[in-house]
Amino acid sequence: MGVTIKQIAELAGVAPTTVSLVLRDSKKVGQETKRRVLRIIEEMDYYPNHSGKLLKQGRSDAIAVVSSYFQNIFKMEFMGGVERAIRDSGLQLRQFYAESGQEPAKCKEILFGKMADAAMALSAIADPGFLQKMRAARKPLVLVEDVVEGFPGVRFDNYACAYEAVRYLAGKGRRRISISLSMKTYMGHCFVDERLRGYIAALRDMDLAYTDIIELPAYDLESGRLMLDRILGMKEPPDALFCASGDITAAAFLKEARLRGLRVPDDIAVLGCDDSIIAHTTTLGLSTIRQPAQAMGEAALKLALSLIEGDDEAWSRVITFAPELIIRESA
Amino acid sequence: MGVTIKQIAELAGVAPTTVSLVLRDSKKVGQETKRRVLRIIEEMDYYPNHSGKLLKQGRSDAIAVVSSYFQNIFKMEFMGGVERAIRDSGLQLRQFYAESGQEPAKCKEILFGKMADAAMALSAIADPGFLQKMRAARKPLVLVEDVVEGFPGVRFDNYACAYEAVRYLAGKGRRRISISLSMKTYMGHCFVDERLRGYIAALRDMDLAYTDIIELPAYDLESGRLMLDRILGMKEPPDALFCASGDITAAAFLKEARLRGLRVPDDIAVLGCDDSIIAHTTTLGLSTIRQPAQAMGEAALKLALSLIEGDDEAWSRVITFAPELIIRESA
DNA sequence: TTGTAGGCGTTATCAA
DNA sequence: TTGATAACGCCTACAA
Repeated sequence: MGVTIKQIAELAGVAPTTVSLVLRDSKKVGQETKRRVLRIIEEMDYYPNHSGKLLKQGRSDAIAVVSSYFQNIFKMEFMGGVERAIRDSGLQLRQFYAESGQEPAKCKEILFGKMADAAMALSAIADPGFLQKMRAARKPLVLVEDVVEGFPGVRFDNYACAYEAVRYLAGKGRRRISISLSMKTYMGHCFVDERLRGYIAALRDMDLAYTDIIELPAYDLESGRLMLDRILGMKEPPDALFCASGDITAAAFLKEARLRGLRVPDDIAVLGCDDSIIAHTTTLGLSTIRQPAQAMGEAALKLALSLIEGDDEAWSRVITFAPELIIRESA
Repeated sequence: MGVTIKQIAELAGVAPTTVSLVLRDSKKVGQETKRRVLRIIEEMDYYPNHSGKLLKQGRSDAIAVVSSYFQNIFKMEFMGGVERAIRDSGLQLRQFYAESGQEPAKCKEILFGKMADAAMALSAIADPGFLQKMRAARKPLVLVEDVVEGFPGVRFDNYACAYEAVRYLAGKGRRRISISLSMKTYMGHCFVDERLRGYIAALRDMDLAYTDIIELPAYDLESGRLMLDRILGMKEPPDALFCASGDITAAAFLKEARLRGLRVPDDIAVLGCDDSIIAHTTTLGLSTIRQPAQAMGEAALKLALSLIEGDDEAWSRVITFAPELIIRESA
């Protein structure tokens, strides 16, 4: 196998305990001994076996991120925040994939099996009973996006996001404001429901009669193109579109609109959602609503850390991020 | 602490061995016993302690990805491939951050400390001596991007990429072809050097006298805008630009060019590099050279797996991915 | 089909 | 300042 602490101890003529102390730079070891031991460690390419250490300590020194999707811009930016924040904590980052709907089960396995000291579940739908159980067992679990009030979580104010979107568009004189969503694909996830409610509430408050929901199969490029087909096929097309389906669909729409002669924002105002890197790279500036994915990642990680460190108040802390309107050219 | 196999055994009135066998669905356990044990496991929310298992088995059942950057589109797409490929291997994915230049040291720590059974290092500059050592110790290490011939690695043919770019632009009648790069920031990384050589070789072969290298501080939006400043300030500006600095810079250039009245592709043809999601979402279609990041991720993971499984030939396998020209509107 | 015993590599406790 | 010993939770012989 590999080199063990025992072998190092033997070669250095000391006990394993001493080597262990040297590794943790304890002051209880003599200078001379320490030097000798370190030399041997260097020579032998010794690195402590992680499993041995963890087994003994009953921890895993790692944080898990559990999600059912990958190659996703939100996740990328969220993870950027997580990685930045975890850097000087000495903790490791572990990514776990879970079939959609299986995230709670996966978290249980991870936390009870000590694969990580805390878990962050992305867009996982967890019921209060389950969360109660995790809390009772003191297993730190942070929900991201689909939070449950009273349990640790990080969320975006989706209601305000849609509400502000409509209010802004209405303020610009738009009267027929449509929204794009994937209700079927993301059924049960809070952001669909919340954005829809925000949209409808705003229409009501602004005295706008027109309501049009464009149901999309997914939040991708193809769906963005699809939106244009839908709109071109309408008798009374909208004069504004809030892409609650995200910047990617908005960008694809912009591109397709240009190709097919629909003028943005003259014929139709387009407002994206996320302000991800995509919104920064469209040739025609995409107006959008910022969701601070990176800050959310940092917050989620810090919340997980608080939980680990025994901050009792954190067990019922939900952190909400507010939307921010970013105006460019498309609306 | 948590629930242990011993407690389960006691509650079920059997020995720990039996529980262990049940967990791995062994046929050596009677139906009745198995049922009883499983019920207790369920009831007690028992999950085997990972460290204990791994310590005993001398493995870690995990693959590590080591990199000095995050929130990066290439990495996102690469990781997408990795995650897809790792899914049914039963292995975990662990992400490690290493200061730029420290990747080899980190890999050593990871592999010798059994934090992972194999490591994939992104854009790490590793010397042959070090790699030799890892191979001798049979520590599976896969280099991605900056590979060393004769050692396991996955790479993109950067020379061909730049060569093809210039050839295509020249074929379109362009005569003053410029290239953008960040030589200082990415000093020592093969892709800078290779792309530069490909560019120069192609200019020579196409009998083009004009050579212009636009040095950028980074591969980001700001650098893209910077390119335009540079070009606008030239006495003899290029009529074509190959953004070896990537799609993001190209997209930012497109956007800025539109704002400042430079027409693409009439005044200047713009060719990106990567064909990442960014290239798909620019309003003006971005012509680019495709680097199959996702396929590279899959290949890297599979190579790591081969190494773990003892495929001797894999220890000197370098997998090279060829560039592919994607024509849209900008060039 | 089930049970007993030993050890994987580490660290914590206590003694020297 | 250093050393001996006993766990941590699991798995694998081997024994019953």
